[in-house]
Amino acid sequence: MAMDLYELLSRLEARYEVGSWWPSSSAFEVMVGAILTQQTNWRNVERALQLIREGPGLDVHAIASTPLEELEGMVRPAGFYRQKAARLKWIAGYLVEMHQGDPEGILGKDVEDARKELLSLPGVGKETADSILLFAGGRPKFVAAAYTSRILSRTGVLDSTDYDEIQEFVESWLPRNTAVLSGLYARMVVLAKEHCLSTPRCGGCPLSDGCAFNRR
DNA sequence: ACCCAGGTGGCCC
DNA sequence: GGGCCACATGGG
Repeated sequence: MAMDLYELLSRLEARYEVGSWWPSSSAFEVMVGAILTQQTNWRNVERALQLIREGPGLDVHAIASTPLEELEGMVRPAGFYRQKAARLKWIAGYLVEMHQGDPEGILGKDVEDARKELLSLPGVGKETADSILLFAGGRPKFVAAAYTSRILSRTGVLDSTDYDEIQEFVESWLPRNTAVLSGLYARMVVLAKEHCLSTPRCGGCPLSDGCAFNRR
């Protein structure tokens, strides 16, 4: 019953077409989206992003100089709006002060240095840092999100909820290639949204014969 | 009236 | 180092 990682990847690739994935046009926009989407549906993130676009714009200097209360109003639909707004403003200010407002000042560094610097920012944990490295920096990092952990364990590929363990497992078995790792992550999110895998309580979906995903 | 969403940080032992 | 908890809006 249990499949391995290669089998899972090939089934996902056969089922879903995913191009370059994260819906954004700039590195800073990826960073903003990565913060806003924490524990939040992307639909709500889009609402907040749109309010920011209509206001100061998704621009480092603009965000850095937007009054906090104003930013909170735009972030509100994405939830946790007080902390998210404060963190976004802090990060924008940091980029202005330390890197002339250019995210490349971080992303252009050696991967591990860039990761450490991202992790030092408020509101940036492992998953957010790796999302930014992968989708804004084009670095071959696997993002071990809640969805990926669920899918890996329910398909019998890897039973773990430990971030580092999941990431190391995937990165050690697959080529360290940005397109492969971003494609896998993106397809897992699409799968999760389509199936009961998106809920923590669903049991047998990927393991049952009736599950669409299991039927090739 | 629940439960859930592409987590993080702070506090406790 | 692990186990809780607050953070908050919008949808099913």
